[in-house]
Amino acid sequence: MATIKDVARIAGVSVASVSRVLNNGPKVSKKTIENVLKVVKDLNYTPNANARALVTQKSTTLGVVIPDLIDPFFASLANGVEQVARQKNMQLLLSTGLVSAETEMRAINLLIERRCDVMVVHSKKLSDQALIDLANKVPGLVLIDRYIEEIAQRCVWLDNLEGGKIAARHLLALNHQSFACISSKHQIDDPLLRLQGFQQELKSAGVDIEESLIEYGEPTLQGGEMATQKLLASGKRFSALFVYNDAMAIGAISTLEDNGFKVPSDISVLGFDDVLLSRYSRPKLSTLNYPIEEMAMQATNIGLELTAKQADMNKNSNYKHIPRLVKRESTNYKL
Amino acid sequence: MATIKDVARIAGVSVASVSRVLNNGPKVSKKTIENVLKVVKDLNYTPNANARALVTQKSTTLGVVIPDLIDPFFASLANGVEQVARQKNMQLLLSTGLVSAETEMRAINLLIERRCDVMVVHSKKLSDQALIDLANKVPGLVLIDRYIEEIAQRCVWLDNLEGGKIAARHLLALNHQSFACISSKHQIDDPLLRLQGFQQELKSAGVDIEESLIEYGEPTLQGGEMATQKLLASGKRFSALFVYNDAMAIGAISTLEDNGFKVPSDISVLGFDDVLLSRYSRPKLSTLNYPIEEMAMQATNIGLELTAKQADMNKNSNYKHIPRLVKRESTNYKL
DNA sequence: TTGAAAGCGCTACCAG
DNA sequence: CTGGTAGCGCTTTCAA
Repeated sequence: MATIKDVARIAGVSVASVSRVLNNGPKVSKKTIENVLKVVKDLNYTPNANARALVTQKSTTLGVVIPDLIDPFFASLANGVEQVARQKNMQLLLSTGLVSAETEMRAINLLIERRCDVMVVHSKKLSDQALIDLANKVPGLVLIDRYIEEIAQRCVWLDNLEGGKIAARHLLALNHQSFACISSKHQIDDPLLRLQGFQQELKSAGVDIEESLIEYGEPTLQGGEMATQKLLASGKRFSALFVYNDAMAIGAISTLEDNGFKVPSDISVLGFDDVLLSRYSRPKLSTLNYPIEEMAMQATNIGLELTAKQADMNKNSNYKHIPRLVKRESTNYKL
Repeated sequence: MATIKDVARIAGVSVASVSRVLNNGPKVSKKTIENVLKVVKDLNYTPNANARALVTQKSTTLGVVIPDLIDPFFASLANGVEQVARQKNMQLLLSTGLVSAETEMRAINLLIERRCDVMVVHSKKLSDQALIDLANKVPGLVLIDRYIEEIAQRCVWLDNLEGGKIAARHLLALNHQSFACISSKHQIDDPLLRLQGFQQELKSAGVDIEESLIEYGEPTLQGGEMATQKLLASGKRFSALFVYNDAMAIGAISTLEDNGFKVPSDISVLGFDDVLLSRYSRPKLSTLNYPIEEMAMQATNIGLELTAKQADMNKNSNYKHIPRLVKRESTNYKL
């Protein structure tokens, strides 16, 4: 592949001049510009971004760390970052496959090796301290979907507790009195907080939720189906079901209807996240909107500011987001 | 950020030695290894991949070009590449946002600038010739979901025509005799070929499909809904509907049921692609499986071989894939 | 307006 | 087994 030297030689100018026209540098004669551009085209020359990154000390690269690409939630997150990337003429470097603290750390390190200017990291397994250390090492690192007080100005997160409360208020307002919950068995804070918020708000209204009406499962369609079967097997009745996420909720509806319960006339089902899926389900899923794409864009922009040192670093900055209720068809007034 | 020189200086050895222990080079004393490793850890040193790429002339980077991240079909494609990437200790560089030949070309060029070792490209807008030129310039470039005879050994593709035929055979075998089709209005070959195959096989069985029972729409849920409305508005009856893709098929089912038709008892609906969505729909969607993830992995491996020059370059290689019928609940025997 | 040259961080070759 | 050093392709002074 042709190098800048080849271009210089054939154009009969110095590499410095070639570099100047390539970077719209100042003080280049029109003649040189045209000359160089012609040779660039003839040789089909493409500058080497690695060499460029080495000397300029910036990679024009945005790193993203997510568990996987298949989950539409994470796809939306990546998409948010990608939008900013395109707008800023930068490239997306992706690290996935996160199952443990070790793999998360590995994914992040690979991005550091590549010297990404900014990194948007979705980490659930690494410790607060590990993440704080990382943030100190990498100026452009921003956490998404996680809150750590010591680096609050580097965290873009959703208030899951409040989300649970909003869910409870919605169902309460629809006159429901007997509730069930499906949570995730994954060991992260999110499901715990959503459930806590839900229970707290219920309790404020003088309603308790029986232990046997709280089930746990994998945060997938199948997980939702299995948890619902266990719920049904308890023999206890309920008219409203709050589910950890949309995929599980859709699985729950499936199982409910297979067992002769109509949604929402017999049982109202409320999901969480508002992924694309929720608009495809029948009945269309009522859920809480998690503005992940918007949050990803914000996180990316914060990272960009951080690296440009334009950041005010005002500790007052608050990147907390509140989920928004999206009422569709799966929740209804309890007669 | 610490460099290899810092490590060398503090460890009291040469940069050459540091490089050796970092790359498991041969002939390094245990003492040196331990010494260097300690300093690496103390300094929290991370090697610079850009510098490495510059000297070794390989980036350990896999490039992927897809239209977007949101469509689960493309997410699966990216996921296939990512799996190979992880396995080979390489990184994923992603380029999206393809809407025209220009943006496709731009996305590919960005990847070339980064000197990706292999590039898996999903291009629908660029001309055959442009792609052939690109393939000649980039040894590790492989096309996915497209077939160009001149570079057949660099193309991993699906036989859409055969897919249409398989669809027709399935519906015919279920005793259907009156058919409708929903195709995509996007100007690419895939929808055309699927429809052609469908019609060809029908004709072989002596069945014709009326022009008014072929509708076109955007390849989305809404597109499927709208196309179905138009179909219904024609007043013509049909018992089997073949739809361009799963999202449209789910939209079609939605509209069909809203208009009092039961799926599959009144009308059988058959999708295409077998994205995750199809397992979430009610009734579960019968569809044709497009093994995109598997194909992406194959494409990546071909690219890897191509760059390693291990490629046999045997013109006989055939990377054609045939979709596989997945019978679920949305198609049934016509009484 | 242009060219020469230093050097980004690293690997790999050659001596020792 | 180890160190010195050339050079990957590029940008960016500094002089001319």
